[in-house]
Amino acid sequence: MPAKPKKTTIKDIAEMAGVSRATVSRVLSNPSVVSQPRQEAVHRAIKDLSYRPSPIARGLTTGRVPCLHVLISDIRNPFYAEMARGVEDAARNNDYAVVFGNTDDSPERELQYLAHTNELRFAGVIMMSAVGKVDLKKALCELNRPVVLANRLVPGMEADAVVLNNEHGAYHATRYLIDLGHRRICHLAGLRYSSASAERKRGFVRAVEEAALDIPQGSVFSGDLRVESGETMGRRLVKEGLKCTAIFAANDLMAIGLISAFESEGIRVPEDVSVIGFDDIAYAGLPRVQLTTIKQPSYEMGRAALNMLLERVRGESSAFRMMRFEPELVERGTCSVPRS
Amino acid sequence: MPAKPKKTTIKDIAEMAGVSRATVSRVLSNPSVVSQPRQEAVHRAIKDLSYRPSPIARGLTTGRVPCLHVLISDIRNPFYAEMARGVEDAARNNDYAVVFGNTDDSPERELQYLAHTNELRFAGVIMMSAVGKVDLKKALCELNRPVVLANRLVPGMEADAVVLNNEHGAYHATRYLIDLGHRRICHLAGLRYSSASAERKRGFVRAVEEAALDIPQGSVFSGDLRVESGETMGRRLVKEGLKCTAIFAANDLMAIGLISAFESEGIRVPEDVSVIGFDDIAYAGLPRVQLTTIKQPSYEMGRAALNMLLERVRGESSAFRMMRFEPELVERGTCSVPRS
DNA sequence: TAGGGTCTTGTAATCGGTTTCAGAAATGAT
DNA sequence: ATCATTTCTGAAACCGATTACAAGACCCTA
Repeated sequence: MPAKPKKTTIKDIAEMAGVSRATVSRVLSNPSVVSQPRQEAVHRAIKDLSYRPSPIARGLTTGRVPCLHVLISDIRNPFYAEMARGVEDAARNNDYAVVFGNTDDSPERELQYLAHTNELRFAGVIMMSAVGKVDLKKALCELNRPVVLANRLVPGMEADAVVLNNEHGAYHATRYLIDLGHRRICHLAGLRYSSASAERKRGFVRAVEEAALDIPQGSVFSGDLRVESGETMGRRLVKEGLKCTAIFAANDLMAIGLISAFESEGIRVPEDVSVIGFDDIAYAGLPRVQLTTIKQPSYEMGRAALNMLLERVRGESSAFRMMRFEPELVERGTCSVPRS
Repeated sequence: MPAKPKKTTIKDIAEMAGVSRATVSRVLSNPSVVSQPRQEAVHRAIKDLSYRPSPIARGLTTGRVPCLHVLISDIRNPFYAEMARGVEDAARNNDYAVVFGNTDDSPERELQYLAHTNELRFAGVIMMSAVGKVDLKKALCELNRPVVLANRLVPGMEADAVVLNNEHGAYHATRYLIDLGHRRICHLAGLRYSSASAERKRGFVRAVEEAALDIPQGSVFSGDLRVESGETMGRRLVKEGLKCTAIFAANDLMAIGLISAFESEGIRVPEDVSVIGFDDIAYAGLPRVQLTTIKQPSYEMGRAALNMLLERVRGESSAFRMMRFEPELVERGTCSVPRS
């Protein structure tokens, strides 16, 4: 039993098949230029020695290793966990490894990760947590690697993208509240620099204006998409006398925070105030929670983003494509007709 | 503007500093053998050209790239998401990238991932989802790379490990139910081949025997740690007439599934039956859920596992260490004194 | 002063592949 | 039979580092 099992290399294959290393390499990457008999000899040797080429050695010359970088806000947000799972499943089926980075929506961290992408020669990037500050677009372009924007877009940047029709989703959500009879509606928006949050706000505004609702100053305010900021805002609203009868939160986590704050202040949902979220995370469907929300096909979007990225990585170049999924209203138990 | 920005390499540094490439390499990895003046010259050149050595090229000779493999069951389980986050934060602070793999507790998938670990020359592995079937131990040893077992152990395998005192946790949980006055208690156990699940079952049995409770056949049954299996089991229990007054579930997800099934069958928790879980995932603390459970310091355990792994990777070899965290009972709203 | 260590350093081999280039062999046209 | 193509193939350079080895410089001892 040798201390070092000595992996079999391209040299071993070349010797066994009686050809040069170059020919072995060609059989693997560009078979059409190699004659039939040699191809067969090489394949036989590969099978006999159960050879697998080293991705690292290959990466040294080609400049890319079979790893993909996926940047998300926080894996603890079930929405991202679901997308991440979609990505990983698809990647595994294609023999790619995936490296996750949690940005916490910090632009500095985004750049830090992208530097790693380059250094480690990852084959491509799925950017899910873009906060569109100035440098990001530049950094993404300078990568010289395939990029897919998912979930959020980068203003002014041409690239492959997989997104939800956020404007529609938000419009539906708001429209739903209006149809229930609500007239005074608030919106707890998301991050100022997230395209998804911006679109949702736009959808809200459109629905509200279309219905000619009187929306006083201060009816739209923003959080950071986490439970805590929902709680903070909820408490603030209560302190100020809760002048609205319904709230549309830009995501489920904040919706949950709102409900939590309301109920701890003795305000019942939906009896006293209706709350609708966005995302439809797994938690929203639990019997005790029953959060009414707008559903995104998160898992599917993750898969789609990965497949789109792989097409680029494999060099099937063409015009940039944008895939836009449609959201869906899920009626559950946190919305009802207004009280008075 | 050149099409290829041409990364600066060790050769550039060597030329600028007027030394050989070997010397540059030494300054970076083993400075003590290089004379002062040359060290300074090299460092100046590195700074001037803002040089960063290529991890891939380095990986080709050293056999390891600065990436760590982390194998979990499913990132959508908030318990794993929390650990994963702990791991990633610590890794980032040490300039390591982390590759996640979802095993779904499948032994085949475990082996498949470990093959990747080897091929891609990852520096080490954190194994969180070990299901101790025969081949795993062998595969882990043959990796010839540092391994940290986290969350679950592999029977008969000596290795660094970060685990919870599951037996204690389960004992506390069961004891808590007994102290509330429960006499007929069931246990929804986890995976047959997970050491964590086995320990929890043992803790349950110990508490029950210590209290000399009469636990009829069929009071212990197992699920797969997912919500659905909690639901299935819950429905089955109800169908069979629910002979117990309290249930200890091996994890929160199954506890939630149980509650969900019970409430949809008109059985109230905790009025009709008490339920206690394990993990204290983020969901558990939310106002509408208020699941009584046993808390694990998941994030901290993730950090600890990563730090332990890095010590090995950096070659600080020594005896294998086992870090054991203590769980903690979190009393919330799903347990009460028995009815009758 | 010859011989033996200790420090430093550069040369060259190596890691495991890809790719350029030029030559050999096979094919076709005249 | 001759020359021009086309098709295959191997030698060698290269990717960007690490490291074994040998040799030069310097110091010390006998």
